[in-house]
Amino acid sequence: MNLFHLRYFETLARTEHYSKAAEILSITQPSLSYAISTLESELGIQLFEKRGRNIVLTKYGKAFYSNVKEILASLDNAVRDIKLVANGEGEINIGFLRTLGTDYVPTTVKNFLDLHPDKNIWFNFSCEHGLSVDLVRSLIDREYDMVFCSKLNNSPMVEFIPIATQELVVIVPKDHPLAVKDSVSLKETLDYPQIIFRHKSGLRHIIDDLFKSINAYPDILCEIEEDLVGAGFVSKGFGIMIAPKFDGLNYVDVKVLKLTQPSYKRYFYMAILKDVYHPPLIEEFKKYVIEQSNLNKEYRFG
Amino acid sequence: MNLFHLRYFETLARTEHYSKAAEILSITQPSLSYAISTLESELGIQLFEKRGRNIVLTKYGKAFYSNVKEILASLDNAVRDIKLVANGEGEINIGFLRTLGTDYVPTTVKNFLDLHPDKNIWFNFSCEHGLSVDLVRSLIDREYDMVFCSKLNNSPMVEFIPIATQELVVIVPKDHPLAVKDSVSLKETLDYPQIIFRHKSGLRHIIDDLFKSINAYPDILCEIEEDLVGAGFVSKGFGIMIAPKFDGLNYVDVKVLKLTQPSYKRYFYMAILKDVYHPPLIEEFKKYVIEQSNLNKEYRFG
DNA sequence: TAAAAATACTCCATAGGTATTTTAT
DNA sequence: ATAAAATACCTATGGAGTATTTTTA
Repeated sequence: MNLFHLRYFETLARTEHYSKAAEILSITQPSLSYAISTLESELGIQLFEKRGRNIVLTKYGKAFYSNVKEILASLDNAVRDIKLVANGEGEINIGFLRTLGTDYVPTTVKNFLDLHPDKNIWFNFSCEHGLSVDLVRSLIDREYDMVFCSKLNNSPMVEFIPIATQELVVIVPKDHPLAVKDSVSLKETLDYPQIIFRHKSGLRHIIDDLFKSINAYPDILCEIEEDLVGAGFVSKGFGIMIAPKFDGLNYVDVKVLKLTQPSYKRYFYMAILKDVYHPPLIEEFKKYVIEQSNLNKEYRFG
Repeated sequence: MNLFHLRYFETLARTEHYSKAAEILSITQPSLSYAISTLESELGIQLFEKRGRNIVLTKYGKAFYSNVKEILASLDNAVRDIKLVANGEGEINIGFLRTLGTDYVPTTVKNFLDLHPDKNIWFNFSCEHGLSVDLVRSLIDREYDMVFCSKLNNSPMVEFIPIATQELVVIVPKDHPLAVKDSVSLKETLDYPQIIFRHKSGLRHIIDDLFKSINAYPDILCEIEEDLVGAGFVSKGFGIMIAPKFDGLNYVDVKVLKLTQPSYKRYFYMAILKDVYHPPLIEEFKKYVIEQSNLNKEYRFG
C-alpha cells in the first residue's frame, strides 16, 4: 500500500466510477482497477461492490474512506506548510536591542516586506531581552532566527555581521557658546547643564562610562527617554545633550557637534547561527540586510 | 514522496541517527540516506542538519515530524480497524422478532461466540421494529447485517433462509378431561376457560386469527405475557392454553396436545441481503446459523 | 450492442542493494 | 584511526500502460 493507492481510493470512493476516477487521476481505467484490487487484497476486505454495471462503496469501504480522506487532507496540509517555507514564505523571529527598535529594525523590515508584496511573510519581533548576551543566548536556544545587537566574544557558533553604527554627538542650541565650534571634547561639556537619557536606556550606561573615564560627572538638568524630546528641549535653550547621531537631528533647530576625547562609535550587528540550516526566507532576509547595510546611513537610536 | 519516505523520516526523526534508523527499518544506511535526500529535495527544505558527525532535526523538520507522526498513527489505526474486520472480528448488527429474542437469538449468538473466544466480536441487538416488514426494510437500509423474521415476498434482493419453526399446541392440566387425548381440534378448546397471550405479543394475533377462521371466540380466563407463566397457571388447574411448542414444556406438570383443525406451523427465517459484500465475520455467522439450524430443534418463543 | 469493469501481458522507473568516498572526532 | 553519512552505480520489483475479455443494462 502506498500513497497512490490511498489517493486512487479516495477519488474512486468520491466518484464511485472507475472510468471517471481514472480520468480525474490521469491514469487509465485498468491501472486504477488493478491498484484498487491490490489495495483490497492487502486489506483483506472488499471496499467496493458492483451495483449493476457500476460500483458503490461497501460499508467497510465507507468507514475506511472517511479515515483516508482525513489522513490525506492532513498530509496535504503538512506538505503545503513546509512547501510554503521552501517558497520563501513563513515567519521570521527576530530579537533586537531596544535602541534598534525605534528606527533601524522597523525601517529594514518594512523595506524588505515591500520587496515581496506577493508573499506570505510575517515577522515576530521581540526586545524583551534587553542585553546582547540575553539576545544571543535566546538565539542559540533557537528562540530567534536572528538578533540585532552588539558583538560578543566567546560565541563561536554565532556569526556577527555589522549592520549599523551609532556615534555620539553633542547637541547644543544654535545660540549656545559652544555652537561656534564643530567639535567638542567631553570635558568641555561639563561647563553646561545637560539633558541626559534615563537609566532605562542602554545609552545612559555608555554615557556614564564615558564620564567615568575622564573622572567627572555632568551637571544634570533633567532626564528624558526619547532622543527627539531631548533635542526639542535643547533647541529651546534648556541645556545641551549627548545623544546618538542620526539624520533627524538636521530637522531640529540645534547645532550638532562632533564629540572628541573620547570619541565614541559603536557598531551594531546582525547575529545569526552558523552551521544551522536557514530556509530561503531567512537567507533572503539575511542577504537583504547585508546588502542594504550601508554603514554610512544614519538611523535614529533611542 | 510515498509512505516509505514518511516512515523512514519518522524513524530517522525519532532516532536522529542514520545507521540506527536504517537498522530499525531493515534497510541499508545508503538507502535511507538516499530516501531522505529525495524527500528533502521534493519538499525543498532541509529536514536534518549535521551536528558534528551526527544529525539532528532542523526546526522545519521538527514541525513536519509532529505532523507526520500523527498522520502515520492515523493511517495505522485505519488499517488496523479494517484488518480486524478482515480477520473475522468486529461487529454484527442483527434485528429480530420479539418472539425470537427469548431463546433462539441468545442461544445461537452465545454458542457462536463460544466458538471464537479469542476474537473480538460484538453483537448489536435490536427488536425495536416489531414487524418483519419493518425489519426487512431496515435490513435493506443497511441498518442491520441480518435479521431474523418471517419470510416476505417482493423482496428480490433479500435471501431468506429458514432457521426455526414454531408450532402451536394446547397445554392442559394433567387431570383435565382433554388430557386423555393426544391431539385436539381448536373447536374442542372452546368448552374450557383459556389463558391467553396479551395483545402485545405477536402470537395473540395469530391465535385470534385461528379462532376467527372457525368463527368462534374462547372463554378467556386471563391474559399473560410469558409462555412459562401461562404453563404454570395451567399446571395448577386455572385453565387451558394455546401456546407455541418448545422443549421447556416437558419440565412443567402439564399435558401437551397437538392442535389440529386448523393446525399451525410457522417458519422463521434468517434474512440477509443478496449481492452485498459481507466480511468474513458475517459470512461465518451466516454459515454457522445455517449449519446449526436443525429445524426439528424446538426453541421457546414468547 | 454499448457501457463499464476485469484480466492478461509488457515495459520501464525507481527504490533498495553493494561498494566506495568524504567528513569529523 | 574510526564512526557516520554521502555518493556512485547496479539490479529487480511493481506500478502503469495497451490490448482484450467479461458482465450487464
